[in-house]
Amino acid sequence: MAKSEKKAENDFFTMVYEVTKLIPYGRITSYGAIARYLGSGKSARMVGWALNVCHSRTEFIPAHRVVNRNGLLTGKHHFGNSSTMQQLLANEGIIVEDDKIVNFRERFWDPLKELK
DNA sequence: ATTCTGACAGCAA
DNA sequence: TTTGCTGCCAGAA
Repeated sequence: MAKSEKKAENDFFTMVYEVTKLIPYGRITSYGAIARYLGSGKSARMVGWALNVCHSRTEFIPAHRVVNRNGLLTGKHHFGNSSTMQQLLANEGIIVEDDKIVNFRERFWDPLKELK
């Protein structure tokens, strides 16, 4: 209908949520990987922005499974408590040390490669 | 309308 | 190797 309708499901933000929710248990991915999967490529910042507003979604978004390409928990501060993100990852068997994911490369889940 | 910021990533020095 | 700047897109002031 008119613009009163909310944005289409194809909205960039929604796409990010969909991919994020597709991340398997005990796995993680990076912002750039998701951005690239969506075709934005260099717009990795938008992925972070989308997750930033993920709190607006009633659905639970496993944003703790999304980290930067260094495997660093850059967004841990956005989970309310700085230790929440690490705690969630640890709960899934992901070991985080010094705000960095251990065996990041092994735990890395690339949507381009997995969902291709 | 203009400017700045932001959960990143890539490249240059 | 680390540090800093730039590019990217969208939203808030």
